[in-house]
Formats: sequence, structure tokens, C-alpha cells
Amino acid sequence: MDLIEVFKALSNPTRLEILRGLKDPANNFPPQDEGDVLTVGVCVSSIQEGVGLSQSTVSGYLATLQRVGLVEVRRIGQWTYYKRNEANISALAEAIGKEL
Amino acid sequence: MDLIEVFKALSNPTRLEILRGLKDPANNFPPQDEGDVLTVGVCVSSIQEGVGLSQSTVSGYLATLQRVGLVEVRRIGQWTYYKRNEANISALAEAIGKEL
DNA sequence: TTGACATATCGGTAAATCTCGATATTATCC
DNA sequence: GGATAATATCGAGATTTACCGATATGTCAA
Repeated sequence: MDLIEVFKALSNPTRLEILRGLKDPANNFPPQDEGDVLTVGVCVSSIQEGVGLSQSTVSGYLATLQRVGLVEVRRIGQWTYYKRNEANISALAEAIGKEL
Repeated sequence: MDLIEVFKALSNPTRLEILRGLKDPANNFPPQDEGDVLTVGVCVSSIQEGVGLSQSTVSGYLATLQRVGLVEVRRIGQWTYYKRNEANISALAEAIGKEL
């Protein structure tokens, strides 16, 4: 895990807000029609509505979070669901505690 | 502690290198004439020599690290010594483990 | 007080990031 | 196949960051 790239990803307020929001997706994002928000994740349009930026910006932010391993993606039909990658996030917290 | 500002500070390779280097200053920076590197810290010119960037850049980076609380400063005579603020760094690691 | 040294600050240029609207892609439904 | 919906990608303009050299500030010593 590239610490520098992770820190870059986390140093944007909206990306940090998204990652934190995904901790309790049902309460932090508008409900979506299909798919359980906890097991499958939250779709891009729900996240977009939650943070209030343009669709392209939010899509890009999610791609960034996924590239560095903080979230995982699952495409179902026309929807793309994002949820936290808890394993990697725990590993990161531990790495920061040790390597920093 | 402003997480966003801390992440910004940490997302520069040189600043991260400095912070990590200060974990074992005697081995990571050239020796300096006065002041014990462990208790009092490392002076700017030693750090500059260690990382190989210009004096103004390194001075600015150290100011950034101090502004967000990752290092502490002590001026003695004409020298400014920097060392890690271990209390804040531990607090940060814990905050990341919980709040992230 | 003058000179030498350590550090800080300032002004500038190049590169990266933020964010948007427009457009491309992919999947669904009739 | 064509319309529609969800998402991704592609420029582009504005802002921020990365550095540098030059200069200012503070400290010591002769």
C-alpha cells in the first residue's frame, strides 16, 4: 500500500467525507432502489446526491479511493456500488501506527 | 487536530521522509556540532543535507510539519532544532484507527 | 559594528489538483 | 434497434502545491 498515494487521497475533504460516510451508509446517504446498502455498497448517484458535487467529480473521486484500496467496487447491472475495504483500512491504520 | 491538514502535510514524499527520518535521527541525518540529536532535535541544515533540497524548501517543509503538530521546534542560539512530537503522532494514529 | 553563519520569508515558474460541463460507454427496457 | 438511465472519461479553467534563488532576520564572535 503506497502511503503517499493514500495520504493524497485522504487529503481531500470530500473524499474523506465519502469514506467516513460509508461507515454508516444507510444514515449518511439517500436510500437507493436496489441492493442492500450494507452488504453491496452505495451506488454513485446516491453518493453524489449526498456530497453535492457533480457526477463526474464524484465518479473520479470514487475511482481514486478505489485505486489506493480504500474502497471496493461491484458492478451490478447499470449500477456501480462502492463500499469501504475494511481490511485495507485496518491495515492502513496499523501501518500508520508503526511506520509513521 | 485537523485531519485534512495532517494528510496534506504527509502526502509529500520529502516531508514524510523527514518525519520518518526523525525517528532515528542519529542514523538518518549527518551529525551536527552541538546538541544531542535525540533530546534536542536535529537542526535545519542537517535535515537539509539529508534530504538534498534547497534550504528554503526544507525550512518551509519543517514549518508545515510543525503547523500541523507533527514536529516540535526549539530554538537555541542560531540553530533551530526539530524533533517529532510523539504525543501528537500517537494521537493521530489512534484518531485514524477510530475516525477513519 | 561588522562579518559570518543559521534560518525564515518572499516572489516566481512549473506541475499537480479541483471541479465542471460535454461526451462516451454500458446496461435496461420497449 | 432506439430511448433512457447510470457511470466513466475527456478537455479546460481556476486554484494549490513544489520547488528554487534572492533577500531578510536573528545570533554570535571579533
